[in-house]
Amino acid sequence: MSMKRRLARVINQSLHQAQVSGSLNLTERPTVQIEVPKITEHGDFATNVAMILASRVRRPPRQVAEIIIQHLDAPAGMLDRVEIAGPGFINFFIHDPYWYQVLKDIQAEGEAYGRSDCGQGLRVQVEFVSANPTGPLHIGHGRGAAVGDALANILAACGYQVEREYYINDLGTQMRTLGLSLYLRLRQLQGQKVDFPDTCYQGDYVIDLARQYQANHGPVAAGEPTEAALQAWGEYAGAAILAEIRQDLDDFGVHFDHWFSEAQLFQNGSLERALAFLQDQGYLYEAEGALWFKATAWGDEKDRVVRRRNGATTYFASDVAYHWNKIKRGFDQVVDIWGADHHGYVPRLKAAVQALGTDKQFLKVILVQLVSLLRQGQPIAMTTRGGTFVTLREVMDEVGKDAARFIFLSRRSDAHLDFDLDLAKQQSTENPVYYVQYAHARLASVFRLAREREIDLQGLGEANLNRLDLPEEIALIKLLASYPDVVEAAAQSLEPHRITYFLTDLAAQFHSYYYKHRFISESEELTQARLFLVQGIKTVLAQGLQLLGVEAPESM
RNA sequence: GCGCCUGUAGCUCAGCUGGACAGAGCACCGGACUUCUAAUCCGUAGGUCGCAGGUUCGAAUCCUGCCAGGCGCGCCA
Repeated sequence: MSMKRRLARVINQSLHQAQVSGSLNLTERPTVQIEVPKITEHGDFATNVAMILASRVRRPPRQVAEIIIQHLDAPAGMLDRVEIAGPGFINFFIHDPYWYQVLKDIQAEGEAYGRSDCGQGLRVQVEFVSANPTGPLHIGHGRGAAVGDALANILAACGYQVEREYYINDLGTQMRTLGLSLYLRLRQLQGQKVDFPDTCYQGDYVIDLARQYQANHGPVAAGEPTEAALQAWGEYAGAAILAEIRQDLDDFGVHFDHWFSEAQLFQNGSLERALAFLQDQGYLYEAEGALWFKATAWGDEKDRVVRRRNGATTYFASDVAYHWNKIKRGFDQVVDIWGADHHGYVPRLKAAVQALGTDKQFLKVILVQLVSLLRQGQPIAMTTRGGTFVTLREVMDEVGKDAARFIFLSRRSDAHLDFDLDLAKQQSTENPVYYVQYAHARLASVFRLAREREIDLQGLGEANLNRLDLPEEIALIKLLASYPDVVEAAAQSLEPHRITYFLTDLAAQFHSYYYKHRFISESEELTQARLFLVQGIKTVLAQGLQLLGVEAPESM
């Protein structure tokens, strides 16, 4: 349990005691908020609970604080002192030696340090990437992949049952268009002059596919292709592209539990059943020859068509059926990760899941903003239509999986991201991924030397930890202590970038400490104590990097 | 026209779901390797938190209105 959670427990008990003894007349207990003050003079932790309570019990905040302090019953040795400050903050100073407990926790828990059960086994599905199989993954998909995968890792670390899913849009006009694109490229390969319209997929990968197709199946017949033939070419190309996508994601370290096919929704009739369900509930109506969903009933700005005048269902109808399927699979929570250009789609889908009988909170949508690719500080123009986009594969090849993932996770999802290819390749100060990895590699190196010197690493827990009395040592231990809270906060807010920032901070404090002090020294006692501390740092660095899907190298 | 996101140091961005004098990294300038990896470290400087109101004991954070940039607004997917 983190120090913060321990303290929260103590404060809650105090409130309970004050309530029982009649010192505070409370009908209900507030949730205790504990924060780490920016200024060390304000203690290790502070709570504003007295100020929150003041108005409810109609007493001055400082007086309420006084009562809470009187009822505190902390474990022996935990609290150095407690102060009332400012308008009514209660500041807690943890006794320095009590922090050492954290290092023992890390040793005992190892890789599991930072994990918790706050998710209580709730089933969460994270659906991400879900790129249409009409072209290779580009850099924007890469960001979605990094965010989704890290988020899934973080949720799993917090005790959620997590499933990763990729939704394949393998139906509709786009697959036909893909088939047509392939067909036209085949004709061109065979030396015929045919127009290649703007509406077709322009990328060179279609030409590559055409070559492969021709090699395997020979030339195509001349003349107007049938609809069935176009569909078949579309399926052929789609399957080939999807295989590429899977390979790219695999190499990017992203592995899905399920690949969900949109076509399946048609084949097994669940799309029609979903519409029938909404119909029964009275949420559909006919107008202008089409079938509409009453999205406005849940706050969307207009109602949405689910079946067109020509009888074909819309993409939205598929998504309704897909999310009905998610509901029926029994997830407690569903997280969809989309490109921010789809944000206008959120209200209608939120409306749909409510119409399907769930709470608004059931579906959470994370919008990932666009990535601007830079080279030497200059933006690279990218258009999917024109086929001049930079693929995830190219980025991986050029800067490596680790640098790419780390950079994708170095911003809030809803903020635009500038991705400078040259910077990402640079093995220097400016590149944050190496900064963190280097800290880990340095530590690995320290332990290699320790083993060479035959220092007993098994018994580090028995070291005299009182030797860790430097301010930077205490500060490092406090930072390690906050790690479980950071992971939990990242899970709760669905913000993986918090881990990135934590790791950068930890690496910075470590590098500074490393430069100033030697860990392996003449004093056996001091060596043991310091190695125990830095072993904790190494464990947490490795664990945090693992959540991000970035390697923790033993040497660099 | 309507909606969503963004606006914090010269640049790129954090800011712990409302807390107590606004943080970091680059860049600039000046320093540190015979000792566990210099892909590192140390130091100086730099801000009307877009603007104006409001709520609150307390606002970068919440509300309203403006301004600027990005993205959407199809019986496309």
